[in-house]
Amino acid sequence: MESRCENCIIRQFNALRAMSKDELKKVSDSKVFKKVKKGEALFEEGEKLDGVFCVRDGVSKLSKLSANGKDQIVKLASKGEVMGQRSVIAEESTNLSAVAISDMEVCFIPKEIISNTLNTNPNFAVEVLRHMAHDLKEADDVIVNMSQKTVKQRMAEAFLYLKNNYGEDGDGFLNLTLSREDYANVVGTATESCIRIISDFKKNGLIKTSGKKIGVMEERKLLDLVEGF
Amino acid sequence: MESRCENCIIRQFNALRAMSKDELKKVSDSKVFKKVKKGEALFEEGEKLDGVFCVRDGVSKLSKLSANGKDQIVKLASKGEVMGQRSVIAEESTNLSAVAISDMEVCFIPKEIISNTLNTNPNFAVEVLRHMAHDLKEADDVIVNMSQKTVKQRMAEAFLYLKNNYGEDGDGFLNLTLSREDYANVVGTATESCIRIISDFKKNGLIKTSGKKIGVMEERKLLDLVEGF
DNA sequence: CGCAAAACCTGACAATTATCATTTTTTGGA
DNA sequence: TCCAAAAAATGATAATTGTCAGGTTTTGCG
Repeated sequence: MESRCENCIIRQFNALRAMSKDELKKVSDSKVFKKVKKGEALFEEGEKLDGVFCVRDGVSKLSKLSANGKDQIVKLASKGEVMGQRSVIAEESTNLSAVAISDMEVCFIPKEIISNTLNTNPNFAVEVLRHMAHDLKEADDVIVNMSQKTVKQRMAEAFLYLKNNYGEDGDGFLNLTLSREDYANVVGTATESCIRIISDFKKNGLIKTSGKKIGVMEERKLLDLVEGF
Repeated sequence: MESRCENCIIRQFNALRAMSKDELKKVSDSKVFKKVKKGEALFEEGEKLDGVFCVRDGVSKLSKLSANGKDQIVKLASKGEVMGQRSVIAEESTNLSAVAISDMEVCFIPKEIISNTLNTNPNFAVEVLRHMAHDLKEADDVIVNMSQKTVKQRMAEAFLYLKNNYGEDGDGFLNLTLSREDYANVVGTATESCIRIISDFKKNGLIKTSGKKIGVMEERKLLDLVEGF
């Protein structure tokens, strides 16, 4: 299970690839490997993080609790992504909670190493910056979607997103299975509305379901829906 | 009007403060001072930017057009803020348009200088990173507000935001005047709905209006509204 | 100044979405 | 295996918000 960062392929997908051999060695020596069970929290909103989490396997939801008690899922983080960097960089407590939505394997990397490397290796800093710039763009897109698209459109988009990013199994069901409530929290709607739309899509042959599993049947039609026909 | 970046106070508010004397000199030598009239665009969605804009005076809206023809204002940028950095860093075309909502004075800084400095001065890179981290957090907050708060709550929030960030004049009206349509695009609603809420707030004494100008009367009550009582 | 265009406002109505109440199904231990 | 708890589903209804179709006021410009 455990291994050296120097040899870890995951690293290729995130900013750690801009680290030098030496820096990676240090990371590897101080990192802590962790298994996290589905449903367990990696960290909670408001906590002070003393490091970042590099996801080796599994998926986590990053969400924020709102005043009315619902929580909004802002992002899904999976293999290769680093969680908690925003908080470590800004030296503030996190604005988001991270909860595993499948069993996970993560490496915890103490913040000192991250900030030291940021301060001395511009390549690394720029690489992190690039990733953050990408996240920011995505966040802007989410804002526009939230305010301009209907719940139905956002649901359709969510299914397509999951299919494109996590793929499907042999039977055509999405690899990543979310509860109806999680879907509602991604899309920003009530669980009941979410369920109704799933029923509707199913009735119209756009998707299929089997228990909690959902499969995309008519990608084209879902796309048309997202685009507004 | 024109002056040297080394002496510019504006710089204290953004990442340029982490530049060395030498770097600032280079910036100053290649920067281009520009006046932008209210309503004019600094750049349009999809454009490739060959530099960033440092705002010396005035305010710009950063917005994104959605499929249905409305545009969503994602952020207001004012004195001290730098626009276009996301695009320059990620080396992509902008995802946002920037249009002046008051007369502006900006300095255009060519991207080469920015990226050179990023690659050689880790302090600067980290400072930019910090600012971007802050923007990202704010974007997350906007997402949550969009999905969890009612239009009325978001309107109330908008007035408080403008009061706190841009202040009010001697008569208690907000210094920054937005059109009803701009308010609607900030809040993510239809212009008519926006106008109705303004009328409603006015009727209930929460705000006052005089032409396009709006003044906050009952800050406390607006706050209560935002919090959900 | 005068006038056309733009911005603002209002009403009536329709569509979307949330809420509450209840039933059915699924799931994960004891 | 069985049972309680959780999750999913559905109906009825209310609240929120958008749309369309007019008005009125304000603004900028020849």
